[in-house]
Amino acid sequence: MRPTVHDIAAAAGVSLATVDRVLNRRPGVRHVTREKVETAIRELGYIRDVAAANLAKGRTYPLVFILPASDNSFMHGLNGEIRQAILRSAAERTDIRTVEVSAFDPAALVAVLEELSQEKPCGVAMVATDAPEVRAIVDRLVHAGFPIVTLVSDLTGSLRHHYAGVDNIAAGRTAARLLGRFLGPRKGEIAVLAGSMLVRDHRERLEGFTAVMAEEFPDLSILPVLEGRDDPEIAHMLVAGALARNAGIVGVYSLGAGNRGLIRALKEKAVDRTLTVIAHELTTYTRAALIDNTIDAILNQDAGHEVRSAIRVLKAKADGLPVIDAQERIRLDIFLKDNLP
Amino acid sequence: MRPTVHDIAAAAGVSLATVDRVLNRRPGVRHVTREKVETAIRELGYIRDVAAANLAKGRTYPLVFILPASDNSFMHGLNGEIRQAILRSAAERTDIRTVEVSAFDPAALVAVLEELSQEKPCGVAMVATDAPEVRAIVDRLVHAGFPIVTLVSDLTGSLRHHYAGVDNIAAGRTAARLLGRFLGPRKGEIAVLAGSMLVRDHRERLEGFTAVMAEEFPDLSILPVLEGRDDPEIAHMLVAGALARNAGIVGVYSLGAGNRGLIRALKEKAVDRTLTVIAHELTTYTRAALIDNTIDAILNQDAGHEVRSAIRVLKAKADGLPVIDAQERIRLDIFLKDNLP
DNA sequence: GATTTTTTGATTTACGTACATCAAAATTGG
DNA sequence: CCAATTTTGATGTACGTAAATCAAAAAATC
Repeated sequence: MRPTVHDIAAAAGVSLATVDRVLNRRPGVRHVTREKVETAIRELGYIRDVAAANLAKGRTYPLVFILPASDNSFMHGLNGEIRQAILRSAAERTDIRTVEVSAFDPAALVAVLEELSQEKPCGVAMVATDAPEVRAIVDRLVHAGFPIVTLVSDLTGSLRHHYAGVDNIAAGRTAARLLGRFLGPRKGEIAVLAGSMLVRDHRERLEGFTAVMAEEFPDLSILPVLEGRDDPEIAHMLVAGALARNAGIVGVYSLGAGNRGLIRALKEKAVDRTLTVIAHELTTYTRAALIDNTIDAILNQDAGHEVRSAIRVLKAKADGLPVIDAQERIRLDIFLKDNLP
Repeated sequence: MRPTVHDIAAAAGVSLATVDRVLNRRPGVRHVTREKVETAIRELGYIRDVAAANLAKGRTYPLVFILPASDNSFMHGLNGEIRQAILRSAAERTDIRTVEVSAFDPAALVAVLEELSQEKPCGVAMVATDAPEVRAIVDRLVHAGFPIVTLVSDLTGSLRHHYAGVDNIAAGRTAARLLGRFLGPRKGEIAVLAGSMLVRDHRERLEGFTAVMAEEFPDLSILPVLEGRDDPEIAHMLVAGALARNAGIVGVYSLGAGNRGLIRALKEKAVDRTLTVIAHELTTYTRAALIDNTIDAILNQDAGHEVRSAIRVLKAKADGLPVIDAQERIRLDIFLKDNLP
């Protein structure tokens, strides 16, 4: 039978009240007594029953998700997953709120974080915008004891407790290798469609992509990046234009959103040529395109996993509990038409 | 505030005891009264506080994992993950035991299941051996109220509650497409190394593999399957032999274990030729081979995820709680050297 | 040694549920 | 309508922890 506070009190030769004081870092315990209790805890292998503790405390976990107000499939999906999590709130003792903040706007994000620090959520998950002032306030909040995890887009160099998202450099590298290997001995040019080079994830994907391309596939050259602002219309225009202008294009890497436009452009222009296409994010559109061979592979991050992982990590940090790293690692999904979920 | 049993009692105009009788299906409640209580439960949206209930019941979850006594990296890894889970037992209220049963031996498996049904575990996770008698006893146990999940290897057509493993047909199909696409226009022969055609997972992988090969890559022909019994020595011998005999081999698909032998054979024989190789299961050996380009891609199932998922599902089934399907879906990991964890 | 301060003990209530007991009420059968 | 039976209520204890109160003991200060 697992030891309880009573067993510790008995083993340490102190009262229940003292054990409680030690466990919950309440004042009024002499150093030697505290040591005795801690020894007993260690020797008996006592583990606090978190369920019982939460019950006694009536604890809930007020969590805040900060999301950019972007209108694309991925963010919609992410929002949906958060709503799902809210439905599970009762069972998980969470109390989740989302805050929208204008995209790519560090000042707005800082303002929201500033505000949040007044009310006392027990954790914050945020899609980070990469800027020094954001890093600064995140570090301040972490120092003040707020658990913070970044979601989808990281804030490297900051003190955030965890990043619930994929390694975007690895994603770009993987895309490059897939594209290079799929093209085999073919030579030619590669068009890259991104959302915006202001977004860290996109920059990182591109960085990984160009690195592997340069190292391993010298016969393929990368054309100047098309910035589609994650907008289907713009993406369509840019890709259609590039394909019309440049007959040497043999592959396309779409590392952002707006794939609806990309797919339309591919179907219009590419009936006569065989393009190899790698895109990010599994949506109804990209899924259909993968199945009809318009797209050859989709790299994906599972928004549901990211949200659930962020919640688990925030709860664990709030309780000072360890995290199972392997469980919380968000994997890069590679989908071919054969392993679609 | 979330409603409690007290609120239901008040709302239904009955006593706490009656609510308790309804909630825990105890006898002695008139039909009309039961209806009243159930209405109140529904209207207030009452959800039993599982943590409090488990505390009151002193509930633990005795779980049994039935594993084949196979001596390969994957099974060792699986065992390791179960040991990790056992270390978390205290926090998760589980009480996990593993039982080894001789591999590919339906009778032995049936005997173990028969025995288990005497002691009353609240859940069983098993690496299934695919046989009618196993299906029969699984169905019987499920009918008797035992939660059962299959692990790694499924038992299709049985009533098991859940399968914590990858879709092996999809895995085989994915391997075929990767191999076909990587080889591009090259023609030639493909060697397939399996463990044993008696194992369902291996049969399924092969089935998916040959299907896509036939449909989409008619220039590649599949040689008769080499059955290495998941043994590195045998695998080495078989692959070395095949490569020596057949100069037309351009690709290898290793769908089972024993990759240590495969890798050795590849390094000995294939310095002069460019083989494209797809293997299953990420181990220290396959990882190293992926990095040094001996292997081109690794398909993997994450044993840790499988074990944790099996435990979550069994607990949920034991409590009659719903399962988050998307969370419990075990994904096929595709690793290139760029996205290794 | 007396006083103040700090530390410790003893005890109680609470969280939400499970489960048992006994008495009271309602229903059923004759 | 009475007795037997079923249904319901009232109440208490337990699970393991948190948190509070007040008294008692020990230590520090003068």
